[in-house]
Amino acid sequence: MSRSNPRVLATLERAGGFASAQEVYRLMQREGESIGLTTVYRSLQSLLNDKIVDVLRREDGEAIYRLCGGAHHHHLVCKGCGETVEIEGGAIEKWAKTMAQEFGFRDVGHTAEIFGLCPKC
Amino acid sequence: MSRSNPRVLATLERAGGFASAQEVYRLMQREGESIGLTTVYRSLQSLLNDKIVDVLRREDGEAIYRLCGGAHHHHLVCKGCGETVEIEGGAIEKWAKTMAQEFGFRDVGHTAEIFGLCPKC
DNA sequence: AGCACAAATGAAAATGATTTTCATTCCCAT
DNA sequence: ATGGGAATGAAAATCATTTTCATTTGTGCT
Ligand SMILES: [Zn+2]
Ligand SMILES: [Zn+2]
Ligand SMILES: [Zn+2]
Ligand SMILES: [Zn+2]
Repeated sequence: MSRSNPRVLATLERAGGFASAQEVYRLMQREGESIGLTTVYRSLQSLLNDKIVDVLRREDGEAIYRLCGGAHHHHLVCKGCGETVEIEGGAIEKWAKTMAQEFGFRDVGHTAEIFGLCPKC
Repeated sequence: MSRSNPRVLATLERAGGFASAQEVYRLMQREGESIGLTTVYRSLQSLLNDKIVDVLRREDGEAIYRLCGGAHHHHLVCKGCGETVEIEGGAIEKWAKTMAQEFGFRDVGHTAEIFGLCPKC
C-alpha cells in the first residue's frame, strides 16, 4: 500500500471535511494543484485504512470521505450545506446490543446517521 | 414511469427477499426466465417508488433491494447468509429527535442498521 | 556526484453497475 | 383489424472506481 499524499488531506479539510474522491480531485484541479485522480483515490483509501477519515455513501452510491475522530461515533448531517456534527450515540449502542441479543446475533456492528436541515439552511 | 414486471418481484421473493439488480437478473437467467437487464432495473425502481421494496447499499456501493413492510422500521442483517429481521426502533426514533432538536436541525430523517452473524452462521 | 532500488505517481485501459436511447413488440380500446 | 400508448430489451453511453504499467522521484550508499 502507499502513503497518503498530504495535499489530499489538506484539500479534504478545505472542502469542509466532507467530499467524494471526484470532488477532491476537481477541487485540486481548480486550484491549480497538479495531481492524478489515481493518487487521490489511493490517498483516500490510505486515510481510510489509518482511520483518519470515515466513508459513507451518497444516495446514488458515490463514496464520500469525511475527516473524523477515531473513536466510534455517529453523525448529524445537513442535507443543504453538508455541515456535519459528530454526535454521541449511547442510545444506539444500547439498542444495537439489545436487539442483537434478542435475536441471537453475534459479532455485531451498526450504522446510524441522521439527516436534516441545519439552522442556517 | 413503467409498472413493475411481476416476475421480478417473484424472483426477489424467491431470493430470500434480498438481492441486487444484477443478482435478480442472473437468478432469472439461471432459471430459464427470459428477461432483459433493463427491465429488472426498471421494475426494481418502480417497486421502490411504490415502497414495496427498500434499498440499501453494500459496502462496495452496489444497491440491494429488499422486500419490506411499508411502515418505518430498521433491520438486523446477517453478514453470513443475508437473513434479515425487521426490528422496531423506538429508541432510535427518540434519539434522532433529541439530537436534531439539540442542534437545531429541522426536517430530519435517519438510517440505522445492525450487522452481525445470525445464530445459524 | 553517481548509482541502485524502492516507493509514489499518473495516464490510459479495464471493470462493473446503472442509465439512456431507440427500435421493436405487446396490449387494449375503438 | 388497427392505431397508439406502454413495455421490452439490445446496445451504447455514463460514471465511479480499480488495475496496469511505464515513468518519475526520493533516499541511502559509495
Ligand atoms: Zn446546512
Ligand atoms: Zn454506535
Ligand atoms: Zn446467517
Ligand atoms: Zn427509525
